[in-house]
Amino acid sequence: MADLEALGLGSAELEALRAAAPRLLRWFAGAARAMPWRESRDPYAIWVSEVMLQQTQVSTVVPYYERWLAELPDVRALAAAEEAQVLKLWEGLGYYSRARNLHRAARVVVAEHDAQVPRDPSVFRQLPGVGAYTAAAVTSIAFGARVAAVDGNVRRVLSRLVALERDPTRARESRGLEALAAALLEASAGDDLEGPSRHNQAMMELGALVCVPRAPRCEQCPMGAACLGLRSGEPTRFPPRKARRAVPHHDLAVAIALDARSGEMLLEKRPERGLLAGLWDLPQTRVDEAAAADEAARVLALSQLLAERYGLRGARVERQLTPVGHVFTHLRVTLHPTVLRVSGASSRASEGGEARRWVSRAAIAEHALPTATRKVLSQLWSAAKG
DNA sequence: AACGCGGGGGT
DNA sequence: ACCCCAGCGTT
Repeated sequence: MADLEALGLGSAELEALRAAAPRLLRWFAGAARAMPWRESRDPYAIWVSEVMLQQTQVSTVVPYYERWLAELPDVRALAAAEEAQVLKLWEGLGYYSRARNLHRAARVVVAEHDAQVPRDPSVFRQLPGVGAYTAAAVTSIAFGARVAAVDGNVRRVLSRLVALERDPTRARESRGLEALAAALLEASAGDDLEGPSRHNQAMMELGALVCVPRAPRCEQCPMGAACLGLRSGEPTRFPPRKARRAVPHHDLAVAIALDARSGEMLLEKRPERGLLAGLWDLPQTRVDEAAAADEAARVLALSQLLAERYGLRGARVERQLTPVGHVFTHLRVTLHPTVLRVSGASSRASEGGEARRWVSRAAIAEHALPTATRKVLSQLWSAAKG
């Protein structure tokens, strides 16, 4: 393997790592946590779990997984579902393109693979939302495919095992770690059909329980004897941390626009691409920092928004809610909500088609809304008012 | 190769 | 209030 050379590994060190790999499986047999998807051999269920587990921790995923499988128990059910139901089931999990891609992929599987989840990793890899990691994880766990699954946890474990000084996500180092992962899988998986599944899950479990980012429990590690990071005395130096960029901050004026007669609330569907794509949300507009701090300026901005975009004039301000902060990976947002009464029934007709709706309080629960907007609404409804 | 994309846990 | 975590698609 030429790719292995990127890791600067001596042959004796590589042999020691191969020799330690079987100990990983014995450790996993005793340390594996119980998870609902580990009870299943259903490739669809395993696929759903792996997509949910991208960027999301196990404890967060469990209730979503169980609800999803109860409502959409197989790939045909998912393919037949409306996107609105798919997004509602995903509401609060984040990275909503994961759900939209899973939905599209299910339709491809039904249309082009006779509703059978592809067993070949390179075929599975072609589906929307499926990259190298997910293809390897699902096909190894569900079908015994002999491919190593390298996620962020595994990348950290491997980086420490070889005391990698360079960024493990760079192309050359990434190929090196993939090659090492493949070598370890061959050394531990044996000929057993379950071998690749157990090995891949063991590596991920090791990263989650022992080889954790901040304070690794090296004394518990089954690979410790062969770990160059541990031998260096400072395992947490590997992999090197990347410098983070400053996160910008946006202020948004948000309209809780209530119909004066019915009390229904105006919702708008967000664009099909970009942040929180396809979710329903309150009308909102970005304001500068000065306007954010000035109630009259926010009301003016919202009045203009309601008039120009929704044809609603003569909105009456009812009250201001407390600003709500929300943090995304790449953006901090402060929502400044204003409750308004509008008597726009005449202009309510089908303007904007399916892009906007007047919705009763009960019906709002059926829509998929961003978490930050849920925070605003829970404030609205918490204070003895409807 | 760089960037966009949510939300939650630990300290 | 600050730190950290992360796979895939797009550009």
